[in-house]
Amino acid sequence: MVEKLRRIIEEILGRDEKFDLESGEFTERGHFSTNAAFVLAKKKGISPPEAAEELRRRIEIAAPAGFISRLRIAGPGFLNFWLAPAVFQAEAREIVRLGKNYGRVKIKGLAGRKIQLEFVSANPTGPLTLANGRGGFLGDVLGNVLEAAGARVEREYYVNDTGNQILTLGKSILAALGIIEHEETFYQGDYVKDWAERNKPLVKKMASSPEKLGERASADFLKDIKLVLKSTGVVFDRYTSEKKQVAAKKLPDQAMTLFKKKGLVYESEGAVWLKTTALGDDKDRVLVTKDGHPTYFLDDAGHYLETKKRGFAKKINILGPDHYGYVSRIQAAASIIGLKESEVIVTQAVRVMEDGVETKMSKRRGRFITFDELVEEVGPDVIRFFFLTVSPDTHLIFDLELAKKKANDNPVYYTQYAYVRARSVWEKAKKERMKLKNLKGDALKKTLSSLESPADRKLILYLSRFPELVALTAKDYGVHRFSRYAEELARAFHNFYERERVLGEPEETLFARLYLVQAALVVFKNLFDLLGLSAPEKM
RNA sequence: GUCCCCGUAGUUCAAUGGAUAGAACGAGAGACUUCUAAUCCCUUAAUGCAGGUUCGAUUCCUGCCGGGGGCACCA
Repeated sequence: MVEKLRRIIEEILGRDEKFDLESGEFTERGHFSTNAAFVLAKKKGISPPEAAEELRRRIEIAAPAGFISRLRIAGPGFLNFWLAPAVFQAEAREIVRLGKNYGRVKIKGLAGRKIQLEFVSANPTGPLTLANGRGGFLGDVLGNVLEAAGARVEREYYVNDTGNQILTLGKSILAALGIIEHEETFYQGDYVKDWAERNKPLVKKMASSPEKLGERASADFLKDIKLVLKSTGVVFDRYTSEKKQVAAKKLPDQAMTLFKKKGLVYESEGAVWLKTTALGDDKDRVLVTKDGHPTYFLDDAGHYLETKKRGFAKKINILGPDHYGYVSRIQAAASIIGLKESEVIVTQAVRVMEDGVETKMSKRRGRFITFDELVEEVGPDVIRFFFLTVSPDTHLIFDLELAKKKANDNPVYYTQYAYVRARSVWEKAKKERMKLKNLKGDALKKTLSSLESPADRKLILYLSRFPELVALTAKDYGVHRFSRYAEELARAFHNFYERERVLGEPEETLFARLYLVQAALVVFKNLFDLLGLSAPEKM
């Protein structure tokens, strides 16, 4: 119902003018309010009150009869709208009619568009870090949102399964068994030692080729990574192997050729450099070391080229905090390669807090807490929700104490409990549902007209926000909006549940409210799907 | 030193340049013979400092002060 109002104002203001249209509650500011008059005032060079007056006149003419029940100018030029009860009731019908598709919107510039979304992409040299997990959830939900907006999204995990770090992993394993001497740069988590112990005979056999050994181990680590991701509902369409799909296909070489063609390659101090400073980087970057090894950066350029060659004009890459310094160089490469729209999102670090103190190390093993350990401790829904409640720009402090609470204080359960309550009413009303199903057209309309209590309409108002939030998030990627919305929606439902009864009410009211419960179930389900949360039937 | 992110109730976080800055946890008070009280209702308290742009700044710009991260011929 917001959309209709938005379109009316858009028509008057002009398509490209930006304005706010906020949904409020049932206060003196109306169900919705807009600052559109300020925009009009600026455009026409008139005062905001004058503009507001003009806008009101034109909106009243443009709006369909019976849509707006009240329209008021407030403050320095805000317009407050009250929508007629019938509009709320119609929205409830729209939700039920669209079902799974409620919240699927067509966004210009996204609908039908092929987008590659790369995330996690952690090196398979050990378990996932918390930051990896954060990127995983962000990517997963962002992918859902972009798809809801009509885009065709490929979720890609780029696997660095070759090169220096794989060699180092192989050597680290040998060192763990004392076959070679330990060095500073080696990986030394318990997982290295564990793997080495479990595969002792193999390690001994492969002692002379550490690189092959590293590959072998990393394949195992990747398997574990995939398992953990799967257990948290993070899935990928494609695991792109650096070795097989990029290096073996000479894509880094092709990228190099491209760079040379643009005249941006030069040699200095025995190494080959790319002049990324020409594209906004703060220093030039090495493509080939003086020993003749291609750098990770060159391989990554090859990877970007591969993406482009497979028909993507848009790529979004989610990186962890350790890759901050990498952004401008990869953007420079993307630009040279001709990947038209390349975006990079960098997530900030994750820290775990318990009882007011930061727990840096895992208690059981003397190293950083890994993603799988935290998943095991609090469960996939909780970690997902907590990670997604905060903007990626802020350092995330994970409140382990709160996360472990199974009950009242935990916002995840609060949200799911609202769904469970709705479910419970719905299940109990088996007989009534049959009759409800037969209500159609005017009869249904008449029945729904008894949805007029504040709690009824407040619930519909919150339900109706969902599509607009999808549209907004597809543009600004602020997926944390949904966790917060989930809590608000749950609140609206709990409120409805406490104030109004469904079962046992007179027929008219019963059917109307049951219908509203159905609408709520639709939005909750769609929202949970989008967020990747489970929708429990019982708690 | 330089680049990036952050600085908002006691704490953890919200707020596409908009009106009276929202939640959660914490603290305090109240509500179950009724569809699951894992709930609802009420109270409490905040924009680091100094300028600037604007009808309007938590938001944009400059400087300062704090916290985190990046600055490899590693990935």
